[in-house]
Amino acid sequence: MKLRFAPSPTGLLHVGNARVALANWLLARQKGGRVLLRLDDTDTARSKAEYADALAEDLTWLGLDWDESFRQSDRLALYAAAAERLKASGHLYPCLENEDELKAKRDRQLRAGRPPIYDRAALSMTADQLARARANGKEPYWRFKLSHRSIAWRDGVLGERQVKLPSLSDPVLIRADGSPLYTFTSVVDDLDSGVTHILRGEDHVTNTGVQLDLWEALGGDPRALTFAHLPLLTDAEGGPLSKRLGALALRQLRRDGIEPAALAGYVAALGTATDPHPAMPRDLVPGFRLDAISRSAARFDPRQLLALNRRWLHGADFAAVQDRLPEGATEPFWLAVRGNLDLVTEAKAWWEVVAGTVVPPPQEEERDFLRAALETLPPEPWDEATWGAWTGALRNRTGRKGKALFLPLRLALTGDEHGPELKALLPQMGRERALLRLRVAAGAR
RNA sequence: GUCCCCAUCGUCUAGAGGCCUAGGACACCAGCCUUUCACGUUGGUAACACGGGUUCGAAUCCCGUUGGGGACGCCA
Repeated sequence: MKLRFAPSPTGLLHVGNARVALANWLLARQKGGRVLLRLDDTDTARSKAEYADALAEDLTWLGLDWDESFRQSDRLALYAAAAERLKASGHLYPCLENEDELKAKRDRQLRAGRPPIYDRAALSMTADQLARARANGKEPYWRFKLSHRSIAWRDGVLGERQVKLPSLSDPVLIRADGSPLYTFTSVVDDLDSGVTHILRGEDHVTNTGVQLDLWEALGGDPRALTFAHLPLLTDAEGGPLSKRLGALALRQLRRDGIEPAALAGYVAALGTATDPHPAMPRDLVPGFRLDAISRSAARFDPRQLLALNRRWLHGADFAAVQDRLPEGATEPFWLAVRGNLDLVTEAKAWWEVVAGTVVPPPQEEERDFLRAALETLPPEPWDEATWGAWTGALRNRTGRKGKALFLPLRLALTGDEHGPELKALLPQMGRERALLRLRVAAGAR
């Protein structure tokens, strides 16, 4: 058993890609299959090395790995050889129309209310015409002649599906400059690398029909292949995800403070009745089931993702987040604030509270109370008992209790009405900071 | 435009003719707990897109409408 994840390095990985990659990985790891990471970089104009690097990095961040990897641009000889075989068997035919002519043809068909399918005009081109074009320096591009039949398969997610080949254009496999196209390289590689399970997005179902036809033309046994297509994700409003891709790039989510366990857990449960929980891919392996995935498109809801992220954070060990915390942040600090965070990135603000500078808002009407607080502030050393001792003394002196007692203190000390327990925060910020802030809040100077 | 697919609470879904006064999780709201927030806990709001059939009986089957997604590239 071998599965492959085959992104093209033409942009950053987004949540839709992550879902497909994760599903491939989970299925492979669950059934003891191998994972191939294949870079579909035949579009040389759009492919970039930096995206290839980013891709590997993002997959690793998500907690995925792979057993083998190659890029298609390194295997051009393989595709050329396969093309020769197809030409020899009469499956590949040369065409001369340029892109403008093809576009005009399609527009004409569309206007006539017909599907824009290639009319196979080039099939009736004579050897003489071709020779003349070549003599004039015009090289042909090559199309694969589709069979006149329907291709059917039992899809792992969608159930029984079929594609009617006669209603499709013969796909271009080789450009006029000789470079191979995705439809072709994908099949050649699947055949050559021994892929057994193809798990990809639903936008590929027509490709599956075409590629199965091509697979057979190249001598492949269609029974050796199992297909499953995941319904595409939509955005939170139910619209195409493509509009939000920038915000939903793994890079961006990571930068925003989203944890890989939150993303993996969410995306693995999306489209199923399983209750999502934050977990890294390796912990999701036992529970993964392809046939549990719904046939309808699921919405990617950032709020749900955030809820999972929050849940993960609240139980996260210091060691698990240390590298994303502000310089110098300590374990007691983390334990004190983690319960108040939705995103790790929010820890920064609390680190300012205990180790940096906070300018509290002035509380003129609380001036007397804050002065009393200043006077009763215990000497250091401080520990977790200090807050209780201090507020106890203050209560005795001012007669205040409850909110009236601690809210002005919280506001003065942290600049905010809400936050982590002051019992833990106070000793971490230290007497110096506390004094300064109380004075500022009281309006002194 | 043509073809394909999909359609249950805000979100993900359970539901395969009577078990449904439609269940769960998350989100949301409220109470309790907590000297704030969060956690926890208790409760609540909230859905079968619409119209026709079939049937004793339909969320479940059929047809249509509407809505959404996808495919139709010398992109992948």
